[in-house]
Amino acid sequence: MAQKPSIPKGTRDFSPAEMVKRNYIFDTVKSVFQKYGYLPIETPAMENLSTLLGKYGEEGDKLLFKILNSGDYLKKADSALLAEKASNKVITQLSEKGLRYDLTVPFARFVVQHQNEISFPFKRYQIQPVWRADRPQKGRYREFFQCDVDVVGSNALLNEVELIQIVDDVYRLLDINVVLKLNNRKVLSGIAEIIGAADQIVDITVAIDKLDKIGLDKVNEELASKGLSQEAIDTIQPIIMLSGTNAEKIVKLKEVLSKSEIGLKGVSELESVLNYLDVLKLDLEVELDLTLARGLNYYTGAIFEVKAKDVEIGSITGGGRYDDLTGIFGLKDVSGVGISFGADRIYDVMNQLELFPKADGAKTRALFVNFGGEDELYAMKTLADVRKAGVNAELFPDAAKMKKQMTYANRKEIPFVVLTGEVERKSGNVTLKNMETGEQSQLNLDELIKVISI
RNA sequence: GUGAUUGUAGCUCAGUUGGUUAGAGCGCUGGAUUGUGGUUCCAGAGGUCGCCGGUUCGAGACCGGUCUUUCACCCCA
Repeated sequence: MAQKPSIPKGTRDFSPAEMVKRNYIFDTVKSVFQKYGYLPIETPAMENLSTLLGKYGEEGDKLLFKILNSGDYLKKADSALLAEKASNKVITQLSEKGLRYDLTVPFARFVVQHQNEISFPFKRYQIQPVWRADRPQKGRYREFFQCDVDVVGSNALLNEVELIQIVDDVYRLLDINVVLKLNNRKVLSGIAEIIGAADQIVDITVAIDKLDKIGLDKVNEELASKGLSQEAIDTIQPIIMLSGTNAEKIVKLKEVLSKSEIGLKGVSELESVLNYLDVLKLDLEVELDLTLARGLNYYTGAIFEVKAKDVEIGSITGGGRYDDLTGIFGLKDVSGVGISFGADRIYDVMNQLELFPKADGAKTRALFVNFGGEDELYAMKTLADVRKAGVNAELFPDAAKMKKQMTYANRKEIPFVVLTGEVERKSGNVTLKNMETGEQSQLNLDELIKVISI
């Protein structure tokens, strides 16, 4: 027991059955991305630590997996820092690489590095694992896949709209009921501005974001504890408690934010996006939600988040506009907007709701029983013809007992078993057994292919 | 990072106030049935009770530590 091998906390193995389901999600997402003109890229699992550090806030830095330098890494470290065990200061001397934390920052790095080969607007998607040194819990893993779509080099709000269309398409294809929550960082900045607390925008959004969980009183308490005056708190009450249709919310926001230039800009952006969406008549429910703040520091415009309606789990998709992400890497004035589908959470949702399609082309349709010798050769030849006809089929590798071979077929849920023994070989036919009904029949090759094809 | 929680056979779990050789169901292997699975019957294999240490005549059970599981907070996909 003790010697049983294991895998690191928060990581998982995926069985063949699970991979078939996961690939269904990846294939669906990919097909939608490509339909909108996005093309794939990949970046390395590890990045230079300097690329990653400082991009996700102080919390994010702690959650980065750092990779120890090769060789005698302790020798190069400052002995004074080592002695005082100053982990934070010493780490950059011990590690210069880290596992990627998301796909957006590596993408920004990619854009800057390859700026001369890229023509803008640049639309790419990226489906790869990311790693976070979080404590695992429900719907939270240390290694998980993100499916990112981003477009950079265009300020047009049409891009925001297109991403929402993609969300609509993906979740319609996957048959998951979702609600897309929409907000705009400029609106949040405007709110901070009108109450004269522009530098506390983060505190305010974090507090407002908790409305669902802790309730209005606690939010107000938290705002007060962050140093907001009672007057300021009173001013933003109507905003925190905003209700009605999206259009009604827009009207109210315009009133409240009438003295904030940036706030009005945000409202107008939201309005434009919603107007576009009206034309498209999506299935997707889009809800203007000011409590949606998102912690990531780099969003500057639209913010999206998608939640599954029928399962209690964190957001399954999230994203937004970031005006200056590439600026950190030295390329100014390239605005981008993107979203990320959380494949693992989508998997959990679909699994719980049993939304995965049953029939599957990936499975074996027929097992050829191996009788050895001449019969084995006859089976191989027939099998090759069946495969040429496009049917997934396999031959049991050993001339094992029939019972064992039948059990194998049964366990693998293979619907047909083909018997090609001495009798069949001499007649040039095969015996086909339907594993569900138990019926058997004598068929020639063409008839066989016809019956076992999907 | 904070606070809880879990760990006994491949899997799901029993195991009394500490007491002799740690159990069940399912699964697995073999046989009944040497060219027929899924049903039935019979037999069998399989455990250093997560790990390290402590208390005790005696620990799966009690204590400490550690790892692991799950969950909440934080944050997020």
